[in-house]
Amino acid sequence: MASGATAAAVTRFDVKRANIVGGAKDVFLRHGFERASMDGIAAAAGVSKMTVYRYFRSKEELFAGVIRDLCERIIDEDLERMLERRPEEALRGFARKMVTILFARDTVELHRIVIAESRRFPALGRLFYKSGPEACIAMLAAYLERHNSRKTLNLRNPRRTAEEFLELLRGYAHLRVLLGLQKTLSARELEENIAGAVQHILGAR
Amino acid sequence: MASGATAAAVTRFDVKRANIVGGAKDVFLRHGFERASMDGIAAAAGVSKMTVYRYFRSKEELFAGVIRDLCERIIDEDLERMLERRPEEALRGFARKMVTILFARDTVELHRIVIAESRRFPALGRLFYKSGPEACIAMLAAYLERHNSRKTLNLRNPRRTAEEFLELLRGYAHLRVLLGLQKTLSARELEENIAGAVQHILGAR
DNA sequence: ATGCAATGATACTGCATAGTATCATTTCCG
DNA sequence: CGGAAATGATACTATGCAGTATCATTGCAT
Repeated sequence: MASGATAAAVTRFDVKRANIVGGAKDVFLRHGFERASMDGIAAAAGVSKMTVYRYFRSKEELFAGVIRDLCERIIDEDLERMLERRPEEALRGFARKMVTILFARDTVELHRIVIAESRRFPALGRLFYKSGPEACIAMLAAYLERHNSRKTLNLRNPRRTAEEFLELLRGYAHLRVLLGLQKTLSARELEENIAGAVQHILGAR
Repeated sequence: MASGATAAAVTRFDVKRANIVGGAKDVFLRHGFERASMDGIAAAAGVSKMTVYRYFRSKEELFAGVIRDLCERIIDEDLERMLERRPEEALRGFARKMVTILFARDTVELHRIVIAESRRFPALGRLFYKSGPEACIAMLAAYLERHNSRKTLNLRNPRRTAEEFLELLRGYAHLRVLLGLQKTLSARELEENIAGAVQHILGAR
């Protein structure tokens, strides 16, 4: 009674389910969707294969669960709090956190896999975009619109500006990482990407 | 003697090879790397499977051939010629052609597949980046540097600006297409992407 | 024509894996 | 402690595909 009692009554079901998703996450991110075997996932989760299928109807549905879980963990309130400051500082902080997220190993791998599979499973592509990129864009766009109302900023199309900002944060370095030409962002690239994106919004030159 | 005599003596070998690459291209782009079968490719090329293996040691090597072929066809002199004008016009023309290329069906599919496989086959990722994106960046960077020398432009880091320009041309729409949320770029997005990228370089507001 | 090199047809060898079925075993609740 | 529900272990079905081997056939050059 003292050990497992958090807010919403964590049942055994929830725990097992989380274990399975956790194991699946590791295996999917390491091997990709196709090459991840359900046997391997069961082993990684410390669970029998039958149990996996009792919790998830199919491999695809299991992967959808992994996507949801990863996106939830990544885009947290911490990120939102970054925007509770004055424009320049807020944008810099938000940018720095976003770049870190974008270039994290798991994030990159998730991008890679979802892009690969979204052709056969369009639902996965939509789910990922909605829970990941779209959530970030919306967060930033809301911030920009807020400042537009207060006349702190004056942007024609805040939503589009938000996209451009995030786009500049990724930069070609993100493609290079996706393609395996580099493993992560160099410190220099990181600063350049942040500076470039912030300048793009604040209009400096 | 009258039929097949072009410049560099096109041998039967070259023709057959081109056929195979052509068939492979269709099948790879339609099914992805893993799900494309060598039997299917042989059939699409109108050739026996053994012949495919006589021309290419493995599936991977065949796919590398397809990448090379596609990139060569896509990045042509036509694109280079776009840049032989005055800055604004040149950039607009270049941008329009680039966007068209970036969002073409084959290009998108190639991105998808190479991103997917570059984890297992890093050489493919490097080959693609070098023959595709890198070639475009280099072309544009050279142009910007030329104008920097002539004082027609004054950019701190032309190479980086070239990347940013191309990055803005892609925009999040490219990710949405890769993820299957939309099939192509709307006319409005197309114009916005071009305008945004050109403004980013020319510094207008 | 003739002989050699390239090609076709086809079957075969491994291998790997999604999903199911079956039955023994554990776990937890009252 | 007893019994139902969840889980484990394991074998099985069905499928698909890369790459190889073999031999018949074609096409081209001399």
